[in-house]
Amino acid sequence: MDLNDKQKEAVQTTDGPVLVIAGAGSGKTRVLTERIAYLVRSKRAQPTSILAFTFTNRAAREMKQRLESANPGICERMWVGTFHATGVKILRRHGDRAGVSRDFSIYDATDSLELVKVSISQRTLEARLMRSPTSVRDQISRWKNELISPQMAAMRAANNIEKRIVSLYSEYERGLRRANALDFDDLIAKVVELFSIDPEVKRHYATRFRYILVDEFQDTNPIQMAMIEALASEHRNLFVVGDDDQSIYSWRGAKVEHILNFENLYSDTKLIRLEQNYRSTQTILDAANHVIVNNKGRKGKELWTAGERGEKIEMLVSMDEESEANNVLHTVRELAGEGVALRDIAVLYRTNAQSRALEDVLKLGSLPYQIIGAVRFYERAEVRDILAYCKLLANPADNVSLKRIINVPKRGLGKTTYEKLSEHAAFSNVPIMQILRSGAFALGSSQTKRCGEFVRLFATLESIAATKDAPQVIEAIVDGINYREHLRDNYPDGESRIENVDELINAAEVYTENREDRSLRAFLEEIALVADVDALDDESGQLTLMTLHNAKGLEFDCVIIAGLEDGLFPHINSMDNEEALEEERRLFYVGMTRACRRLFCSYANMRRRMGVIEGGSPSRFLYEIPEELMVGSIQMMEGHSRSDSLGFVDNEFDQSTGYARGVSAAGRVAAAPREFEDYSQEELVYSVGMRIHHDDFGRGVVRRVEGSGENLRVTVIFDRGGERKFVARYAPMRPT
DNA sequence: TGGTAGAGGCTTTTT
DNA sequence: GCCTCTACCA
Repeated sequence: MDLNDKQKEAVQTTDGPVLVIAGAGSGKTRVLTERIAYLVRSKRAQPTSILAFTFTNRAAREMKQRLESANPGICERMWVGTFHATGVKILRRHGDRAGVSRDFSIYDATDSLELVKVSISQRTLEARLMRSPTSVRDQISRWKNELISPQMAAMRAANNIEKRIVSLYSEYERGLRRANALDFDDLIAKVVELFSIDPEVKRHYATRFRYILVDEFQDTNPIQMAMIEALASEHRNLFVVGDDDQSIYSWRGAKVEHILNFENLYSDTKLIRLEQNYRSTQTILDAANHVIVNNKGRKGKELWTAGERGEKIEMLVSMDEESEANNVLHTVRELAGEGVALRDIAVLYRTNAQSRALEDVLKLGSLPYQIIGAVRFYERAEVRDILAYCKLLANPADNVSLKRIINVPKRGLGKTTYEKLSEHAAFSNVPIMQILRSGAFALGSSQTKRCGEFVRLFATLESIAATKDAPQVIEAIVDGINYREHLRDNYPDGESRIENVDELINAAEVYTENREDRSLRAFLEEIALVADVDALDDESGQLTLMTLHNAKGLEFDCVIIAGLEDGLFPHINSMDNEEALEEERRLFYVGMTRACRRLFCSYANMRRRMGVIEGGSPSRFLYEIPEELMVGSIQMMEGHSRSDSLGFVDNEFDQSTGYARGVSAAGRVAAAPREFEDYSQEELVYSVGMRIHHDDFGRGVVRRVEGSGENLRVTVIFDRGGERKFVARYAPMRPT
């Protein structure tokens, strides 16, 4: 396939700043790789002078693979990676000039949360008044991403609570320094700091990187922008690609304004728009265009394709999340029956919690699937335990990791002992491990002996780590602490935990294959930065399940978007403000445009959330899709409120599974929907103890009544067993 | 110090 | 509904 004129222009405009507004599926990845190849082949650019930023490691890997397959050897000395990975590279080389030691550890989200908790607990008087650790950590992260130091934050603090959070921020920063650790935000922030402290270093990199490329530019935050600007300051050959309609990370500090302001920042910017889509059918594009046009703050663009209209978008309507899962399963089976490979189908949803119901049903249906994200491999307790040992070996000052494993498995060094050691360390301002090793602590004889044993164990592991490769070191840790035995004896699911530990060793082995640096440290670095999408295995014949956020940048032949209900998608927390709602809409837009050929939209009338059954109405976004583009439409009737028209599609309604679906446009037509009766009539009054009849669950007795009017909720205990809560208005239920 | 049971928070999205 | 943290007792 040849490049179109716009794409060609984007590839060949090599000098000066270039802003490419690239619609979904407009071939931007191709433009990026072609441009890099063009720079090297036609402009004789050195690969070392090229720096490309991607959003995920996976995207970086794919870009390198594409480049390599057409131009063998081209990537060897080229920098292609995420902002975070690039930051690590720079800091390992020159970080010492900004006071960052070269063997720093990287703290992930869990580690930094732990550090926040420690900071809070050191201020017992304040702990009670403090917001949750998570919100403190998020606030700290927001400050860091906006280049706000503790000092600056202190000046801005308006009230007592804010001042306390600021003091936690300072405490947290001290904790990081003491542990010789950087958190995710630091990986970029410290680079920016380094560049401002040491103009020599800045000039070194800015001179080296003659050509800079940035993918997913709409999702860069201020600190990343500062890094980009510094790096581009010498040559100004800055090529950024983004789509304001796909900006979905503002909650992480990303500023879509970076796109909108780019032309002000670089007045000689060349603006190029890519609007021709090579991915989806016209029907899918029309639907997506109709949805996104409801957003106000956008640059405005309309995707089109030279391809076919394609099939209509199908609605899947289900009773609850379980039947939704069944509905998804049947749809996938049907697609598979038509010859679609499972790896070409994806199920996308708003929240990770939704994966459970889907997973349960897919398991029962023995359909092979992979879930991206739900319970992350590197988040599992057993994996984290072993990794904590590893991190401690790489950096003995890492107090958070020490705290995690000092008593795992149990070796009689509990909370009290740990706290005494920690106090000694804080007093002397040295790492806890140093206190342990020096023996400079006042403890009873049995505790002193146990500490000595731990120090000896650690020394043995250290000597192994000094000479062996990562997999052998991990194996030595697992053996040295009898970890497999510990798991088998202490957990009912011990065997599967052991498998996870073995999987970790396996991952280390895979990593060290064909690698020069096989050290534990190199392996730790690699996994510290992996995202879940990085693990996506697109060669395997499995159905893929993931969040909409994770789906960014990917495409699938068929896409099912599940859980399209108001309150879930758009999410309840985003429904009361226009900006947040627009971001939800962009997220839906991203989801729709992942589909090449077939798109399914699914919602359930009831859903269990955090243990409570809630009634749901179809997502407001569904009503933004023109009806003529859909099969089995959601039926919004004139003069009716939306929630009155929760229509089941009549045909193919299956009593046994409780699901209904529209029929594909391939010949068959959906029958008129059966309308729900309106149960909101005012004479339906419920009181505790009243006997009722429910169409689906039979007879029962009212146990609780909450709310009033439209929000009247009734909890019923059914005669056949089970207790359920309904929104009275939507439940097919009457007093008897 | 370690085990257990109950409380409480959580579920928006992640490099 | 599930997971984590905490308080209390052995």
